[in-house]
Amino acid sequence: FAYDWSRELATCNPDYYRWEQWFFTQLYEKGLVYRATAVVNWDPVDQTVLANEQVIEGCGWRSGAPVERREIPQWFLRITAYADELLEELDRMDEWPEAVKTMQRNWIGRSQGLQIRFALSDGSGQLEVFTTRPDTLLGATYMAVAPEHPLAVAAAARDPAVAELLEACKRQSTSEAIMETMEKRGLSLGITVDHPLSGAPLPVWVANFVLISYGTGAVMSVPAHDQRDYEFAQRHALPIRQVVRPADGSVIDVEREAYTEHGILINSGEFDGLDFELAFDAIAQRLEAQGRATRRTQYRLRDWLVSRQRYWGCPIPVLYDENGTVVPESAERLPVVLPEEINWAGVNSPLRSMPAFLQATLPDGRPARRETDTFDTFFESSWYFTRFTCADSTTAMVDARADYWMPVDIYIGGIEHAVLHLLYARFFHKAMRDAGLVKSDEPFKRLLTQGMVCKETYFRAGVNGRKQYFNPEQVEVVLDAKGRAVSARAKADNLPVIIGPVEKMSKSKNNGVDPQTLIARYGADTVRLYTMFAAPPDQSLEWSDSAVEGQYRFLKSLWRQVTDHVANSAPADPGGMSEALKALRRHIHETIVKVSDDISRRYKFNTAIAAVMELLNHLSRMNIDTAAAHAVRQEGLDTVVLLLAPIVPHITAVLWQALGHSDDLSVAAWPTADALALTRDEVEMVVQVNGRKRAVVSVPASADKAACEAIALADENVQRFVTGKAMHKIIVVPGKLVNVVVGE
RNA sequence: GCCCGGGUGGCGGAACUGGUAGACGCAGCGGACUUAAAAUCCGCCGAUCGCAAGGUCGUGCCGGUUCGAUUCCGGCUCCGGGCACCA
Repeated sequence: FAYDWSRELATCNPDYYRWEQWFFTQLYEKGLVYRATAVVNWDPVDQTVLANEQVIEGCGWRSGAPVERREIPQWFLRITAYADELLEELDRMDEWPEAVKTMQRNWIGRSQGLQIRFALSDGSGQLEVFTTRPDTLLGATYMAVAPEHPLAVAAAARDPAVAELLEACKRQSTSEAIMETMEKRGLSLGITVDHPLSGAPLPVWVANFVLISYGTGAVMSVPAHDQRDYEFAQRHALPIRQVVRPADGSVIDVEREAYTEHGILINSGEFDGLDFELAFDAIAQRLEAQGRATRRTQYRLRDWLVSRQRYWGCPIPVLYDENGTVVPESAERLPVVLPEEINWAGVNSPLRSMPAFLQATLPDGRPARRETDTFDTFFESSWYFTRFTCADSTTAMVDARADYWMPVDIYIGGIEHAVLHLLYARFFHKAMRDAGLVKSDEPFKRLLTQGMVCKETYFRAGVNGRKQYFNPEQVEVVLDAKGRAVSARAKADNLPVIIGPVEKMSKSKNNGVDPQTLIARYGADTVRLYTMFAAPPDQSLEWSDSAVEGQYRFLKSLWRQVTDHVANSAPADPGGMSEALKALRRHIHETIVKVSDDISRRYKFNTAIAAVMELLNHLSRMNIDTAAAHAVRQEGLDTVVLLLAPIVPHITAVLWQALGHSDDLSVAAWPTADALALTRDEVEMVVQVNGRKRAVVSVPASADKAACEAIALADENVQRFVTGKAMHKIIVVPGKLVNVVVGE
């Protein structure tokens, strides 16, 4: 395995991004690209769009001014057109971790439900809601709409209190995490709808936690059977009406908490006694017959917003004519190159005030204005791996070589990419497939999600609540007797810094640690070995270099044993295969089996290394008094070198030559276990009495169940615990364990 | 708030399909070698009772299933990741 640097590419190079501009125009032709308004965080002082990360406690990170929600036109990719395929394909992706597949399933969030139209009581129109629980329809006691919903906007014109709430909502973040955790606020709009079954009037409220972007931006509220509706009803003294009881007859109290499980309908007239499925169908049929509802599949997944109002990036290849009509750039005029001779003035993209970029002509020669938004960088990272297969292609985005290499055999990345990057990349690949560019359905056959490498953060509070982060190398940490950090100071000024939580290493938190210092001190092999030994790759890890010394010692010991071995020739006494030598050879071959499995199947490099360490410890205690012993040690050292080669390639390459091999280690064959060497005459069995370990006995490998029982019961300590007690049964797990179950 | 992980000695971790909890390593303690130090080698190293043999407790907390639970189930708690403009 090696890096083929001839395929190296940079996604900021026009030779690369011209193809995603081209592909974007292809998707536009197919209707998979559209322009629509979307809400952004707007800094009213800097007059710029902010990322969620740049909003600190509701204020812009530079200006400190309260951020506003603002709707602007932006470009979207229709990933929802692929929602079903992205979801269903997951069932066949058996080399992906379950956790990632579960996260993607939940992110796509397909649900079957009913879209119900409630008539406004004053006859002025209707209110549409989507629900996955039509069985609870008769438990609906009020309606709730998003602040951006037309009914809320209309009510604001009549009611200053509603207007004020809507104004407050305009200042809330676009981040879902913040919206979900903020104080739940709401007001009655002073209007009602008619319940489609009972005809009862239900008040319509506006609530700041109803999302305009999900479903219809309105919900029917069933406080008895939805916890959030319950909390809102409690707070605003709205009625709670139970319409479902547990199927198992257990007692619940919906005045205390919502009962959200499926159950049997009550208080629902003719639908009483039906279970979830029957009630869903019966109520859906009734409303559909009356034209008041439609069955619908709803997704949580939203279309991919690819517009960014930033300078650094790939320009979106679109022109607007004098009427503002969209005209995609023609293929022969691509790429639209991002100008690098720019004039920075203020915080906004310089493209917006750059006539040479803005003023363009349409392919037919008419004057036009150029789009100044650039692509989300996830766009670049969604297909670079496919471009690696034919990075030198100047005539096509990808060519036939892509089908030789793709899909990627194993893709390795951090778990933090479980949904966004990995879902965008899957979508992009399918879109490329449907454009005839690749044949495979999925980009990544096997996925290994690395755990994150985490590290303590250090900071001082800065202006506007924006933290000033310090790198661990700039900080002196004071530890207590147990090795816990109690305080920290910046080396530069010797003043205290705050010790923050342990978080994934990132530029924004400045908590990355460069391994170069360790490499300079111990060499690359030791650092590689240590990194592999610290934890399995899929596990998160708090970086600490305190244990690296042990790996250094291990490699020194290996070096010494090999050099000692080759410096001494074999003893004259030929000797024979003693029991001890047989046991050692068995250990050598058991280690081959273990390490091969750990590296190729389990991806547990830490236990592979531990097994090699045990073998080397065993070899170091050998007494080399015969030629046979010398030969076994040669076999053992050869094996250790071969097994470690992928992890510490430099040292092992030298030792391999030292051990007398003329071939190069990098082309040497992986060792295979000798089945004969693996055989055992005796095995150890644990003897338990009532599940507690009382002895470990040695039994012949060929012993049957009765023989194992007899040997187990003959043990002195086992006898102490079974004598005088009624023996109920004996469980024998062949080759492993005997459990004697006795009475008290 | 929602979704996904995780919590095991002083520390990193092991126990792969319900079958010996703590492999391997770090740190620590004791010893050998040395004028001394480094390096190296040997021994100890979860808590507790016991002279010992051995016993009891112990895998975040509470409860359950099982002959047997770090592993399975229910409920909590704390930590990490993601929540669509950090990438």
